[in-house]
Amino acid sequence: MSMKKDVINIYDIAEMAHVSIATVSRVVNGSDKVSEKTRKKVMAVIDEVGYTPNVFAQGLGLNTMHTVGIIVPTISDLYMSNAVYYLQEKLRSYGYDCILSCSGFELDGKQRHVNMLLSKHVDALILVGSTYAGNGEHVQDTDYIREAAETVPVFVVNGNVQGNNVYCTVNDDVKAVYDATSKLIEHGHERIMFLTDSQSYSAIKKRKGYEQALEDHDIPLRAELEMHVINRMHAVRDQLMECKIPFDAVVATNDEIAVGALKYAFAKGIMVPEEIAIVGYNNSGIAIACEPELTSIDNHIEDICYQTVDRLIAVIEKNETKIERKIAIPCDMVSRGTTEF
Amino acid sequence: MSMKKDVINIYDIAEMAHVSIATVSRVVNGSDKVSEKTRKKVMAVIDEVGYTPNVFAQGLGLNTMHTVGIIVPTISDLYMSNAVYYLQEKLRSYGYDCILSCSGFELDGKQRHVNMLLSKHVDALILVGSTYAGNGEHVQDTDYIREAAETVPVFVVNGNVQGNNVYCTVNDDVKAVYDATSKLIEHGHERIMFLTDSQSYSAIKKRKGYEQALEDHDIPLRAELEMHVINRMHAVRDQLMECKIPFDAVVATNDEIAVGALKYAFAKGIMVPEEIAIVGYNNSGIAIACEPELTSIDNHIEDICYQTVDRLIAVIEKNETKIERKIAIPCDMVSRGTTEF
DNA sequence: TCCTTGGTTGAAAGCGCTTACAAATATTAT
DNA sequence: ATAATATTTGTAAGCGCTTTCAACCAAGGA
Repeated sequence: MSMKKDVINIYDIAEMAHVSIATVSRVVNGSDKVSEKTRKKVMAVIDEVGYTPNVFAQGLGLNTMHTVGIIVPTISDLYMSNAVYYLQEKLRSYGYDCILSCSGFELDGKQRHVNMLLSKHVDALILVGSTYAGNGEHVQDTDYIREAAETVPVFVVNGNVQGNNVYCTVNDDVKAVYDATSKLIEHGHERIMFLTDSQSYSAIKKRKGYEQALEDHDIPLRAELEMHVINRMHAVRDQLMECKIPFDAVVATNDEIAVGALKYAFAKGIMVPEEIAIVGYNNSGIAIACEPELTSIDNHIEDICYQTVDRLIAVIEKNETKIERKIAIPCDMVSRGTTEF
Repeated sequence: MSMKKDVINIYDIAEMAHVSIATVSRVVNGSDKVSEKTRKKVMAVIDEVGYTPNVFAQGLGLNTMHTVGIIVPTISDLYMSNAVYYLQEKLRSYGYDCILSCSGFELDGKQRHVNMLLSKHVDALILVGSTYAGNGEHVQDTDYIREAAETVPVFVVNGNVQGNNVYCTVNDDVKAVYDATSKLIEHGHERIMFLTDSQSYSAIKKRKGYEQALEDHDIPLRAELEMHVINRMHAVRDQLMECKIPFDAVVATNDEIAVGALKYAFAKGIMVPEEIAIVGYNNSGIAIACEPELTSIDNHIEDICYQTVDRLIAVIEKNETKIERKIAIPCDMVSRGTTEF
């Protein structure tokens, strides 16, 4: 027996304040066509009895609930959990709540979750992460995103989807990896290994930065130095153990992988950074758990999230029309013990 | 211009199927008083046009939206993000969605978020984490929780709140730390340091386990060996550097702190586990990022979350009345390189 | 054949709120 | 003072759904 409190509604307030429900509604919604006197009178009653409008009834009329849906593939990942944190914090500052949805990496999961959120009448959708499948294959089909965007604006964080009413916020990963790789080269490293766990949008950009840096420094690109790994530290370590090709530096697409490389070095008795330099990505918590601590590229999730939300509000509240479809946020490198610079 | 699709409603379906809206409603809600023939007819139309009931309208009548509110102090913490992940996964399997809310550690934040979620008409509330303030002080006032519980059942994960309609799921932290400490003692450690970052409900239980183990092994409890630290690795390391008292083992209330101790040992050139053994708590991702890898107590968040949700469903759907107010889940230790056992 | 019974279906009354429109009141111009 | 206008307030019609209650219909018993 869930003893629900008898909840007071707009009629009660209207009666107690000796006005009509329309007036109460106007006061609650801050309409300007209410005299100061009645506004005060009504507010007094509202404050006294502690009235909150019923969101369902509001939603029925307005078809909005000041709620945005956030879809992440998983939240057990520092990048994602941080993103969710910053997104929801910023959204709340604008008076919006968020419904969280962990969809997994598969396409049909994402589609299902998008539909579910749409059926909840969210005011907008935020998709965090790549639009690619977890198995490394590029998902051609982002149609479901464009379809959702017909109902509600869609914001993609760290992914690239083209479409009307779809807005993307990404990192300048190409430049970040380009700079990191260049710096390694300038410090004498020649056999730089690129470790990646996926073919996601951002992984592809990172690879492009790596490739470009080598090219610009006249270092031939070697297929053997590019390795696809499983995104778990021990798996990376073991995979590197099998690897016969010598290398003197590692650029990884995330910190887990980088720590895996560090573990490999430790297991083989290789000195870091003297014999092998390592650069991670994301500058997550584990970057400072290991020893030596990890040099890592900070992608400023906070900025990305804040800017995403700012644009979201601009679109759904101010109905602004000339919002850029895609913006890029710069990254920067945080130097620690796994590099000499 | 957010071009909303013209959404089809129950009247459309009724018209297309040549029945009344009442019948459509019955079909949608799986009422048993519909003849098989009409059910098929209606379902055919629904499938064809892809109709989903408007949640607001449903909510208005039923006053529920199959949604539960989850409040965590922060999500940028492995424990919390994992908890949220498991909770929402399990909830979804029962057809419930969740609204996430990061309240911060302060009391008034929590109160505000509770009220906000209640105003959204969630069917239940899940509070993750302690009912204590972040500054280490025990918050006497859990009244707001009991008050919320008058409206909706409240489930506390890893915290202890007494009250009608309040259900708690906790770890057996006392036993976990008791066992770990005992094991250290049995392996010859005598000066065991207890590192904690808060006075939270679970921290207090952990301390009790530590104390009890010492007592049962006739080792005097020394105040100097109990240290309150800031929950960041480097801060812990630095704080230990200041510490003059010799010790040969560390029991930490979470893995960050334990890694801080490891960093201290590394900085001082102390061998781990030979000279100092270290036991962490939570068995989080960073436990395997460091070297040697961290022995840590696994608190089975997954189990806790699943059981919480199971009980939640039992309460709100099956209206079961004899649900235990509080259950405890055992922990177990995962041995790695920072201990000799 | 007529009446009862049980199973199906439909009509209509909310649920609590927003808002267009009309009514009432206050303000200003004539 | 009266008319015209501006401002404030109230009336009532939805929004899309659930659900009670009454109406309907087929089948079986009297």
